[in-house]
Amino acid sequence: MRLERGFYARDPREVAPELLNKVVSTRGCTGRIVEVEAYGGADDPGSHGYRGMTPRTEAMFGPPGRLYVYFTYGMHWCANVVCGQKGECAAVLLRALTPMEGLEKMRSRRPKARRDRDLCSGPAKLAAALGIHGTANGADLVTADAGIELLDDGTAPPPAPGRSVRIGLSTGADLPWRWYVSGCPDLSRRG
DNA sequence: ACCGGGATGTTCT
DNA sequence: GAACATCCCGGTG
Repeated sequence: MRLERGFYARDPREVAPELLNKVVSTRGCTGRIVEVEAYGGADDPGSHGYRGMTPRTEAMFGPPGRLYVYFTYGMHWCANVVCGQKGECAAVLLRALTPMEGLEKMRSRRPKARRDRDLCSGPAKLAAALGIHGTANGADLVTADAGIELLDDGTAPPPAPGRSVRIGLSTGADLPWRWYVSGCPDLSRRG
């Protein structure tokens, strides 16, 4: 069943580990979430919203349960799940999925992926594989107004997820706000 | 396996 | 002008 608004309206560090093993679905393509990172709050210099709201980061300030999609390195889109209360800056970056359905479509969107485990093993990879780009910024996951939704298929989050610092940051690099399914072969890196 | 560098353009200083 | 929540390719061991 689809996740409700209240699931998202909490601290991203609480929501992030609970997103593990949930399912992302976009028009025929689905994948299980196996790696996430939490961002936001007044104490997080690694967050895009750390210095206040800008046109780019507006979606990250709520309402919760929507997507924050940003463009980076001149060519990649990455997708976040917005958390917390409206007016707060809080989100969880989706970093890796285990592909489940729609593999043919994912392969056609990511022709350079050698193996199926490479289709969604990174934040920009999974956004590409699922066909998520800038037009999905602000899309509501609760009403699925853009055909993108988050589902609980009955699989519980791992009781003891792996945890580490976040990947690719220069500021806020010491905060251990990355969670992942230990031993999963579909992670953005071994863990 | 690991490492280094190039691609590519938006955002903010 | 620099930084960037990344990815891919080609080198070497």
